[in-house]
Amino acid sequence: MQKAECETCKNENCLVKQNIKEIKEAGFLEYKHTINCKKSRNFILEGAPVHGLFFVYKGKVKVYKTGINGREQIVRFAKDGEIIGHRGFGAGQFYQVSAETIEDTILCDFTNSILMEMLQKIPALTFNVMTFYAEELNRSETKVRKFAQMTVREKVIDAILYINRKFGQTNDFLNVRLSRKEIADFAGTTDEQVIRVISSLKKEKLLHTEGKKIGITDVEKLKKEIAEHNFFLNS
DNA sequence: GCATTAATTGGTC
DNA sequence: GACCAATTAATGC
Repeated sequence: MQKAECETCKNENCLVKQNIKEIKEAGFLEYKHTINCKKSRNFILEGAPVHGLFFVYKGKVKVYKTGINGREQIVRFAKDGEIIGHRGFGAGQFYQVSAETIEDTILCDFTNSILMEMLQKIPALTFNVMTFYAEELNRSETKVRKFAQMTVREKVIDAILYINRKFGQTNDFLNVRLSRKEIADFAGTTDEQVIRVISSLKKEKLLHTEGKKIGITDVEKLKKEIAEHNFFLNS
């Protein structure tokens, strides 16, 4: 069992890390837990009572809602340093989303009551959390518009570009192993449509694949295709 | 290596 | 553009 220590943590984008001095001085670090998860671990269940706030120490996670017909809608992905389950505290008593690891992941965990105390005692942390919320809300509003207005091809391209922005590429392949279905669940279509768009993009020499792995050949052309239809990136 | 799961393609509504 | 079926490829055990 590997323990995630804030002192040696490299996640400069982590809200805890950014306020580590105050958090440590107030003695809150004692209450932080570390959770080691294997791939496909469903650590937040939609409808389950909220028990705390998670941070990704190392790994990758998908956050999703389950629809009526057993369909999943992936809301976002999270990597090292990012918050999971932030919608749980405050208003609701139950989680409105599920979260599952997409590879072996180490999570940091604060319970709700500890988090409340932290927010009350450390204004800088509260400010950071608020900024994070504002960005999240903006993202989610943009996504609604995209879903309504984009064609399937644009949605798939947009999803792949998002995945590239979030996880990046090494050796010409994306740094995540996502199934076509997961891409579809994020883009808001079906896996067949994703496969069709990917194979035509392959013919156009914009993408390349190797088994499940996907690589972007020409990022600029993909971006251009989205931009031409007046959609904005980075959301 | 076999058995399950995922990717792909073609067809229908 | 979603849903279904059949084939093939990949992966887990």
